[in-house]
Amino acid sequence: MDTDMPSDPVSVVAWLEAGLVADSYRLTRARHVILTVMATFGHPFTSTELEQAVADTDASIGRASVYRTLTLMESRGVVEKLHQAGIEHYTLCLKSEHHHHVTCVECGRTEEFAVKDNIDLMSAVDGLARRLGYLPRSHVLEVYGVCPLCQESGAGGSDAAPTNGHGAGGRHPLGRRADR
Amino acid sequence: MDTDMPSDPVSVVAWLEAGLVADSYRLTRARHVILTVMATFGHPFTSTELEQAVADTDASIGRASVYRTLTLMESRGVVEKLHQAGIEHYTLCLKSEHHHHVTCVECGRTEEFAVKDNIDLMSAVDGLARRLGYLPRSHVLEVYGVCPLCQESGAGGSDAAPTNGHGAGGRHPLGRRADR
DNA sequence: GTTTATACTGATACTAAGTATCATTAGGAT
DNA sequence: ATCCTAATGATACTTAGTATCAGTATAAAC
Repeated sequence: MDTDMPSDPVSVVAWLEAGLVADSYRLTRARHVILTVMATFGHPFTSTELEQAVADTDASIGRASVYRTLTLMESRGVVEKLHQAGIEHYTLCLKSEHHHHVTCVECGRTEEFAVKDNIDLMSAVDGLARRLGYLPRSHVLEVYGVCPLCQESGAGGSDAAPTNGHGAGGRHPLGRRADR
Repeated sequence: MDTDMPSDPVSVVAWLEAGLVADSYRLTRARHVILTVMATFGHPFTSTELEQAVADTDASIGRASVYRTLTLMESRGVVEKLHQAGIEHYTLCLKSEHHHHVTCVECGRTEEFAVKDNIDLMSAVDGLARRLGYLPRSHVLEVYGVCPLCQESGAGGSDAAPTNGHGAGGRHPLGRRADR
């Protein structure tokens, strides 16, 4: 849990704002509030949750600015979209290098992992593309599982299923559909 | 390009409809048209494209049925969402086993690859989760690259970039942003 | 400290994507 | 041929996100 990346909201915001200043974006009150709210979430959030939380913090900030800031941060690679269970979530990325996220399906918390620390994964993906004759360009990878803490507290280990690329909707067990 | 999976629209539709019948869904005209349109696309499509193409084929079919059928097929695991470049695309899945997709960034065509044919990839993902202390549950993996055909025809190989999990939006090269 | 140019803002109206409702229709079992 | 009800089309609605634009406040210049 205690990684080497900055995790307290205040310094995260400072880091984000330093980046904006470095690229000569203005430091506005709206941005400060929105970034603070984003940094305070300890887990992925939906745009609606962000909108709500910002409104709760400072009702004078407009909807549009929330989306503008979200989009800006996304374009700067400092926020990323996750696609868990069909719902779009956003999450802050504190690593600047090539990385992906593991999300806990119980508590919703995310962790980043640098790809460079997982050479086998990197080469597996590239190797796969090449084996199919493709020139690899990019990829999307998101891993979902039960985090160490949730394994301890809950009975998280009980219904573990094998890793499966498909979403929740499965085939009907008896070849007959569940009636509504 | 000539894989072992069924690829002509007619037999794909037959296969999809057989699945519906097996699970005691009704075989309706609307579903037939929508599935045929889906099978005729040789590449991922957006919901809007589907809606449009269905309307062009048979104007009497309602918008709602398009979405209903799309959602139904998705819940049956026979259609999947892709997240390329922030735009949601849907694609037919003809493999019933655990698989993922490679999409050509030039022509947009997708190919499926069975995970069981890529043990190293499978174990790399699971190994990664476990190394972080997570109990692996599921994952999302999409690979993008230039397909063999596009490499031949175009100068697809020229601006090849290293595989990178991030989207298109990059840092500003000189630390200064591009002005509008 | 004052001025100035303009990036950014909030309000609002809008589009786009998808869902809920409901009376009507048609699929398929009997 | 009949009947039950899953599925449909039309329509209204919600939700997510974007465009517009006059006004404001930031940061640089003076």
